[in-house]
Parts: sequence; C-alpha cells; structure tokens
Amino acid sequence: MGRAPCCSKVGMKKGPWSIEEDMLLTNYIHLHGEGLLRCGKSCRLRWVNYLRPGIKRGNFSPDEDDLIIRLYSLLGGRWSLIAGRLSGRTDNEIKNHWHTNLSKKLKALGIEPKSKKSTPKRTTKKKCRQNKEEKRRRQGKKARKTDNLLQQEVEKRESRMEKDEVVGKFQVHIPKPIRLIPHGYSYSSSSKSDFQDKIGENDEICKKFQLFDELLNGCDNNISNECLEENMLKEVYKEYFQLISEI
DNA sequence: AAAAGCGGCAACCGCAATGGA
DNA sequence: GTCCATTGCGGTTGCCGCTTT
Repeated sequence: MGRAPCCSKVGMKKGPWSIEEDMLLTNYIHLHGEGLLRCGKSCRLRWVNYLRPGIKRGNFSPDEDDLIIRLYSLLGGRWSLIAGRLSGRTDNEIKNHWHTNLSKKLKALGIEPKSKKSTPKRTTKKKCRQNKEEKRRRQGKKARKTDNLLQQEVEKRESRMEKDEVVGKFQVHIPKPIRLIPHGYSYSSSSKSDFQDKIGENDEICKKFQLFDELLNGCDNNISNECLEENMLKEVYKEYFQLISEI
C-alpha cells in the first residue's frame, strides 16, 4: 500500500516554488487578504468534500446503495477505494451513509456484515521505518547491478512469473471474503424461503446481496443456479478483478 | 411550548505515508 | 540517513434540525 503524493496528480506542479509563483500567491493574498483563519487541512477537507466541482449531493440511489454494499463486502471500510467507484461521491459521504443508513438497514433485515476488519492493519512507526529502509536497500542493490546482471535477473523473474503466475515481486492479496448472510440463513430449499420471508422477495438490493455473498463465499448449499445468471457473474467478476488491480 | 432524545452529516483528530531538504 | 512539512485516510466527535414526550 502507499499513498501517492498529491503532486502526482496530472497537471500538478511539484518542487520548489518559482519567483513568478511566489508573486502570484502574494498578489492573490494582497487582493483577497489572508481572510480565512483555517488551516490547510481544513480547507482541503472543505474543498474535497463539499466545494469541488462534480460533487453529487442528495440521496443515494438504490444502485449506489447496492454498489456500496458489495464493495464493502470486498474491501471493508476502505472508503476512499469505495468512493473511487462511485462518481461524484466522497469517501466521507459514503462512510456517513454506511453508518447511518446501510448498516442499520442490513441489520434490520437480519444481515450483519461481519466486520472482520478487512482494512489492513496500520503499520507501526517502527515497522514503517523498517519498510522504508528495506525499500531503499533494494533500490541501492538494483542500481549497482550491471546491465547484464539486470537482464539476467529480469529473465529469471519472467520465467518464474510464468511458472507461478505471480506478477513480479508483487503478489495480489485478495481481500478475505466476509460472510454477509447471517448464519442460519443458508440457501437450502427449506431455509431459502425462511430467508426470503425475512428480506422480502422484491428487494433488489438483497437479491444482489445474496448473489454476491454466494460468489464470495462459495456455493456450499447447492444454490439455485438459475439465480447465478451468467451475465451478472461476468459483470461482478470483471468489477472484482478491476478492484484488485487498483489495490 | 419546552425539554429530551435521536439521527444525519460536516468537520476534526491522529496517524501512516511521502518526498524534499 | 534523518528530519520535517504535507497529504490522505479512517475513526470519531459534535453540531443542528427534527421528532417525540
């Protein structure tokens, strides 16, 4: 994991400020004054969550709800990632919506997403420093290699990759699935109706919810195959792998 | 009409991560 | 190699408006 610096965004400048930039900023402050007694962090938050163009306000559509639920089941509380999949919605807004509406709604239906904290554990400061050093050491070693050695290394890795289907040194860690359907509500013919009584037949979100849960956790109870429509499966898988590639 | 309770949402806080000096 | 300012993220808090008593 890691965080791309803000300046890595397309079109953003980084590095030392030029005299022209300093003058522009000074002129701007002279014109408008220092004005706000706000720290940069607060300003940024206001911009990101409220003022930025393209922010969608208002109620979440059922489709958005559905997507949030599915993404939560995949990623846990990684709201920024989830927000990345919903255009115009901020991570904060989605997080609030989840805590105030969706989680309660699901609980009311007897569906409790087991929050096994799929959110990766934060590394300690010490560990963070160690990782940093490790990374630099690796980079240093790399730099010392001659072109020939590098070429050999690359070839070795490529052959290993073919064998193991591992992309370089980076392994994709698929998030641990979370069981969303409460225990006791399996899909066996007898309990299926029980489950449907609980959630209601026409609730689109819950149907998709079931489907996704089945997909994530495996079909352990002879799920009715007709509900696993091929197109939907493809769509969900596509989305799933796209998500993984973004992590 | 006033107080208490509740829910939604914006903002804050702490910390990890980054990059430059 | 270390320090420090800054950014980004997720958890938490507190304000405000609405509902209930």
